[in-house]
Amino acid sequence: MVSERALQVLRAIVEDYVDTREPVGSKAIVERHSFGVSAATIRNDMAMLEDEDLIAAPHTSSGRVPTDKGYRVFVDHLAELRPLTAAQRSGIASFLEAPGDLDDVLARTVRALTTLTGQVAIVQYPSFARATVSHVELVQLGAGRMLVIVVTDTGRVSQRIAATRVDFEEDEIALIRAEIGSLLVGRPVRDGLKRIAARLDDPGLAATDRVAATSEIVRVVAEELEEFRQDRMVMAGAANLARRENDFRGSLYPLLEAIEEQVTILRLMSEMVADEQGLAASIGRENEPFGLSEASVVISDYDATGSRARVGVLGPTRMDYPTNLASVRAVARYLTRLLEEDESGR
Amino acid sequence: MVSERALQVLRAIVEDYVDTREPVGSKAIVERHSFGVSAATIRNDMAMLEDEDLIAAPHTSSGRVPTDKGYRVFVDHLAELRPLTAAQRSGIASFLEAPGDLDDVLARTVRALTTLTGQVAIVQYPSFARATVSHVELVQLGAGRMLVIVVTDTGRVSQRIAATRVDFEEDEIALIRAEIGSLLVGRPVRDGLKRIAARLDDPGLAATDRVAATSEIVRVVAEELEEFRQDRMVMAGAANLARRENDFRGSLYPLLEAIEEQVTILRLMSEMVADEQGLAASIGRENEPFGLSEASVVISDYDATGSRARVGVLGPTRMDYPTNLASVRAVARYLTRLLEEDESGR
DNA sequence: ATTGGCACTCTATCCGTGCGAGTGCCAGAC
DNA sequence: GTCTGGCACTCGCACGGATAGAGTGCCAAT
Repeated sequence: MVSERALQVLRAIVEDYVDTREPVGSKAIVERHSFGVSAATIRNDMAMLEDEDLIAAPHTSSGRVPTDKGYRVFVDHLAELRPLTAAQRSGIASFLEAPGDLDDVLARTVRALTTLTGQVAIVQYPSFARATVSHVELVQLGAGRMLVIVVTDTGRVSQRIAATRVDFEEDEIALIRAEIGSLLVGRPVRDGLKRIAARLDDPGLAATDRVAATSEIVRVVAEELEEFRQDRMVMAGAANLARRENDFRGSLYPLLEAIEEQVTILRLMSEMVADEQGLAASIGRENEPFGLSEASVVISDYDATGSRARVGVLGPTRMDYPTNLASVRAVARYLTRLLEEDESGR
Repeated sequence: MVSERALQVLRAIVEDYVDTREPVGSKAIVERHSFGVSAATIRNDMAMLEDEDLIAAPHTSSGRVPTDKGYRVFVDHLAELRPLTAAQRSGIASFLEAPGDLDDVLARTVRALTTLTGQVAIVQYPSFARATVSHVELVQLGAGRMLVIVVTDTGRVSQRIAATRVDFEEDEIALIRAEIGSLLVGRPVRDGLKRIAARLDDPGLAATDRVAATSEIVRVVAEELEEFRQDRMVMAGAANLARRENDFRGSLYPLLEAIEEQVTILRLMSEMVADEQGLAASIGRENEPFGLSEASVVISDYDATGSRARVGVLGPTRMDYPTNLASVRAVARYLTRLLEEDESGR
């Protein structure tokens, strides 16, 4: 069992260590914080904390450093979100309020978050789960190419070129479009994929005799639906990892690779369990299954057109959790508001 | 003046240093290469090379290391491209030959190049300079949104949502499309921008009375044209910089930032002057104006639908130039062939 | 439960030393 | 003139020992 004061000592250790990057000793604590007790008392508390594996000593006679478990207790029980300054708030607001479509907004969001936190910022695209197809459009480009466009009600647009190798008449195009549309429009993306797959297996249905060309178009539509199903994200500030290089024992390579791959990070972010405020942190070794055991991720849920996604930052385990939690939450709230306005005020 | 043998000594130094990352001494040279002369003779040659500032000593009594100028002479006069192995060639071929549109092809290209070289790979999109607009399409999404699509003859597609706030009738849309089309289709992108700007200044021309909504659409088209004008690139393998961390004196931060910004690297790549083979290298301090004085860039031109662009790799100055030059050239050739096939064989 | 005191441990730093790699130069051979 | 062997010399670096300093752990007293 750890006493209340011991927890405050833990908080002091975490804060000072994040601040100075130096292991913190009992003397430094009584100097920088006003506990009203002597260093020896603090030492007793520290011994308890060490028994509980909340802090550890890099070597026998040095200050203590928080363990991953220590950080965990800190964010769960000790951290108060550090509210943003007025300047920061108005910064976010002015940065985000410019007009633009979903891509623009998310791109600006991720940049705002990285300047705010100095960490790698990540914004997940709203999930496909509840998205439905709202439009399918075919545009003939000539020379045997057809531009195939699929739009969802969440504002995601996918466009891709099908090499049909033949050109169609206008009315043929209208027929194909109508047929694909009837299969997809108004339906959830995931159902659409099934329906299209069935259509692919039965090319005889074609409303035109250009069977090969038509199924090429259908195949491309299927590809686009598949793309919608996959989670996407935008990321910014990867260079910040290099500024914090010393906080990583090993090379930056695995981290940079995970960032480039995206899929690992998307999985990690998706599997985190948010609290009632929509916030969550995943700390150090907790990320071991993802090969990111020296990093922490802080996320917040946001709402977009009925579907829900996440914004977050990635950085070294030794990060300023109160600030990052507050920043992530603030940005998520702005984003939610912005996307809701967008939805209604039109 | 440097003798012919001195140049061969330079080659040996560059090759060994790139290989081992150790400063190379006269004795090591006579051991690893068969010059048929003694170490003392090599030392005389090395003294000459040092006078010419082609090699330098990290400290008085250690082996020598190529200077940037030394690498330059190596690349210009001594390097023979190291031909790819059959396995590598067929690897590129199988990797690239899958079907897909321009985005797909370039994305695969950049990945092929990064696995081939182990460096950061960059592929410039074909330039807008000679591209012409081939299609303008409007798709009404409902709820006051209009999807605005612009396509060029080089296969680049841009799509963006205009918040018109009102919905149009079908025939209104057709009119607007026709009007914008008549301004742009078949004309170079850069001219289009001027024409659209003129149109923006004179909204009275609108073929419909929904003036505000119409000019919103036109504004979005202008944005898309502007986007075409800007050079674009795809990049892969940034994590490789972390593997070569030791080759950079300072932090990786400026490099990673330049990669994220893209614009610096695009300018650098554009300003390089290729030889008659379409190859070029920019070495170390030569990149000082771009803040990349510890890095080298190797590029090759490629042709795409009449316009020309570049593929390249970025890495530490101490890189394997023969291999990288050969890889970049091979990939550029495959890419040229692929895009030409694509153009004609349809 | 808290405190002051004290012995102890470990690290980081400095200094001196020796070693070895590698150079630079010279005098002689070809 | 070019090449070569030889040799003195220069440094960087690794090693060992000594020292200072930070910080702990424990204990006896309050």
